[in-house]
Amino acid sequence: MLRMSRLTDYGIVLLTHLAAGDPQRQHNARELAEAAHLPLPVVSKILKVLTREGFLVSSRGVKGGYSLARTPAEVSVVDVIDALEGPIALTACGSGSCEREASCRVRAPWQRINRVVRKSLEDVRLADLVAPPPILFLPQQERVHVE
Amino acid sequence: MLRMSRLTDYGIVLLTHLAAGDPQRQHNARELAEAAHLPLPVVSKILKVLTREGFLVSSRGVKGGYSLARTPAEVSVVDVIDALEGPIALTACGSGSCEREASCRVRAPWQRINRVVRKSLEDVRLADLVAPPPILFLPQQERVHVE
DNA sequence: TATTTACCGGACCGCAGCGGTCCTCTATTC
DNA sequence: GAATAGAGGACCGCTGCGGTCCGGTAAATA
Repeated sequence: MLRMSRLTDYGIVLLTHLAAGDPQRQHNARELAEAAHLPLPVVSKILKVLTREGFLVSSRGVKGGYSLARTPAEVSVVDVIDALEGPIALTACGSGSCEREASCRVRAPWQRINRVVRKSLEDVRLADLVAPPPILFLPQQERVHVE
Repeated sequence: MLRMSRLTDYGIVLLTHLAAGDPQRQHNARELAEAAHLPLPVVSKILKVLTREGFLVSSRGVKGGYSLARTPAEVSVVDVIDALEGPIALTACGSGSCEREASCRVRAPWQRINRVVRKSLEDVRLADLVAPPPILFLPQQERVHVE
């Protein structure tokens, strides 16, 4: 259905991994790459972005590595997606001036869709992703509905 | 944030247009293309897909054209997205056998995200998009910037 | 029956952008 | 100062998306 770049996908995977054990602990790129079964350069690239965007704190040097900047409960997946995917909304509509004035009756609808999706994802935190808590019983979804 | 192909975007636009006036009425490709300010071949292509997928009924010949196959209230945007975008989930994860077994602790989380988004969009019907309902009190400026 | 209009199906294509690699520089530890 | 690990950015092949075009068929009109 909707699409998301593979990099973003990986980003979530990595963050989930970071959040899984002791959130304080440092993990270096190599370790994470192995854990995720992904090529090191790719992982490295993503970690750099996540650091720049404030999700991770990094330390250089021999015992360097990455650790979460915030607690898993504080991090919403929307933020992660925004950071890795760029602030591109579902439709490019809005990036600058839109010429197709007439057709932009649909702009409002799109905003609405965007908001619905956004809102529903805001409620999903990193902490929700780490545990395999059989959600089946917690009706998480009820939080999400069209306003 | 999340992405959607431009074709899908156009598709929603076109359907919205179809749903706007008298849902019974027939519109031909040329007319819709002009209304949406989009090139005819593109519009034509999308309409064909939407027809094949059962959202529209078409009639050929001189007075031919397209009209909605269902009422705007019956059509969920998820369905439209699925049809135009393909059933590709947020992550390719799940399409067949996944080798990265170890890293697939994250599969469940992703499924969850997918479900949340999906569910939230299921509630948004075509009918919700045609009307400029409550929310739009803001001046044109706020329109975009979903940031 | 001829002509015109409009949809149908599919082939085709340029090109942006994505995933992925590599290399140099800087910081930290021991 | 030697080894390790992150920072930053250049580079690049290739897929797939947006877009175009064309030959075919069905309906309407006269």
